[in-house]
Amino acid sequence: MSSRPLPRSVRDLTGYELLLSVAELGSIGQAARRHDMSQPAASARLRQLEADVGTALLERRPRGTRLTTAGELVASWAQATVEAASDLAAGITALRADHHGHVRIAASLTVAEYLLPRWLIALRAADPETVVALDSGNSAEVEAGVLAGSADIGFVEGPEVASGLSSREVARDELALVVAPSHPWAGRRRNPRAAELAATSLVSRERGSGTRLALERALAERFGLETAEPVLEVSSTTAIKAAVTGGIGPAVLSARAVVAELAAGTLVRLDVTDLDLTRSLRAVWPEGAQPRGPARDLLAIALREQ
Amino acid sequence: MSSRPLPRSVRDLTGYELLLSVAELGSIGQAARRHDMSQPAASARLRQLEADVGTALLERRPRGTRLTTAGELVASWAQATVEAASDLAAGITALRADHHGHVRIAASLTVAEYLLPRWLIALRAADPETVVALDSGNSAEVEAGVLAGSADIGFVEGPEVASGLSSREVARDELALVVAPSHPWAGRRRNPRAAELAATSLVSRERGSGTRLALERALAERFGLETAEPVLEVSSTTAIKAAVTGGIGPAVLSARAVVAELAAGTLVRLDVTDLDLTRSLRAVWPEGAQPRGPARDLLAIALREQ
DNA sequence: TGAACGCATAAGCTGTACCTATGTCTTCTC
DNA sequence: GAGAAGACATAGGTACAGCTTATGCGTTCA
Repeated sequence: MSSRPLPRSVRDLTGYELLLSVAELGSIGQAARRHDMSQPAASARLRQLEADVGTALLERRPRGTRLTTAGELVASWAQATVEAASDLAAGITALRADHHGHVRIAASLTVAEYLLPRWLIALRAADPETVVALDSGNSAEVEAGVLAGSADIGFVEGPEVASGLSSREVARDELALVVAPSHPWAGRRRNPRAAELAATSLVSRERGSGTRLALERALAERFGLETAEPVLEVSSTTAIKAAVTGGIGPAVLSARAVVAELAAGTLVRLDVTDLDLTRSLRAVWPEGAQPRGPARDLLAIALREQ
Repeated sequence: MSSRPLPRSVRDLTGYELLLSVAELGSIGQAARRHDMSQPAASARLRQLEADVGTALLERRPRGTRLTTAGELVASWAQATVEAASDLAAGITALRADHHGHVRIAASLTVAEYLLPRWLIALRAADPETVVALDSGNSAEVEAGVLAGSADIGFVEGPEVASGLSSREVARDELALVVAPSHPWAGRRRNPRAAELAATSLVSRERGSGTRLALERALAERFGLETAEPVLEVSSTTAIKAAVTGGIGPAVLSARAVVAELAAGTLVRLDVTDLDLTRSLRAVWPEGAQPRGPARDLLAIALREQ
């Protein structure tokens, strides 16, 4: 992980947002207006941005402003960042404890982390008035919430759901065994087998976590294997990745959690030859009470993106 | 596109970076140290973050600080954002005009936009000392640059490369026909056919752009079709998306450019029944001069991630 | 029991980024 | 060909956000 702090130049996204607006609208002044700032303020920020990058990003013409090739490039990188920030904002809005939403969603961590923000943005695109309240917990808590009527729709991990609930698969989740590049397993020709995995002390989350449970159950049910005690129990996915990278030991995490680290080569993924670690992510609702209104829209969006 | 400005709370990523560091390191003070700020400053920023979100994100214990469930959620969303910002930073660093890098890369827009930042991060992970200089242009310019020796390695679009160059496919790119959800084509049962597409005025980039050329060539070579004049010619991908969303007309863009809009439902993608719009993205280097040093590492990374 | 670690509070300062007002330039229009 | 309109830059003044240092309190461990 190490997670070097970001350089100053990308910590504030305002300049990049302006750049994107200039690309879209064709002038600095119009971009400024969209962002509720004066034209000189926008102009100054963009000039600052060009100074940071060390290259001309804008071609200022009397009839308006266009992007240079370098500007286009920066704009496209910036757009990915702004989109991610937009997901973050959507999630935060749903998380606000103070206001009660029109749709009350209960979701397990994996769904809330990796799928919900995009769904929320699509939901708002369909109807900007929709207000969402999000509550996250483990699958049992989610199911209880839906059964108790404190959530309109829930999202859980694992194939079976509590009685009294209808469900539908909206995505699949894959668990990945990861090690540091320096770990002996990373250099071996053969992948580890289930028995070896079970006998190895892993870096894991606290007992009761969804992914830890899923792994333990998979090993127990299919092989009757008891899992070894963890080398380290930590509370956050971030901390697990840091520990694995630091060489403390292997870990099993949602594959979605480690795409960036795998791409960067800071973690190495290994298949476990004889173990299937995929699981179903399911929407749940009270039996006989098909989701209505925005909850139904959300379900439709989740199914569409499957 | 519309691209609503981001809320204040997510425009500055400092607080989120701190949150991630707290998750990893287990204390606010250590996180502060990593970010070269005083402990009170970090503490204040995190408190501000909690106020923005309206929920407790941290559980402050005398022995250190851990994340609450909501904190974990925000941290995971934040990590995606910070990763995107990190890609952006990597790209910008490579773009700096002032310093000359150890590896000189020439890349076509599509590769530079969507693939290079990750490769650069992986390259730096392998050797933090590597300095990269990036130059972007169309495929012909890239090939010329590599042949002239002003770039150590190049990345181009399209199946054939200039003579005197060796090449290897490192990814495939898919062009996508997109329309606004309100466009008649979006509601139709049948997908458009190549002839219909060729007869329709599109929103496109200036003549000479890689994607525009690829489309025109595909229609001409396979069907002998001449493409209609564009309804609008604009200079940036961002502006194209805005125009399509605004109902000006359909457009053909790299599928990678529109994933977010498709997910959000602001654009609709249509298959063209009888037209294959995939193309090869290739690394190129002078014939007989296999890439060496960091250029070779870069090629290896690109191939690994294929 | 005291030292170490961790976080919060207080007070004062610095600098960044903003706004309004104005100037300059080009291009379109009549 | 002259004036108007649009677009960007410059100048001057101000406000507030965020930082640092110094200090205090609470818990845990030796």
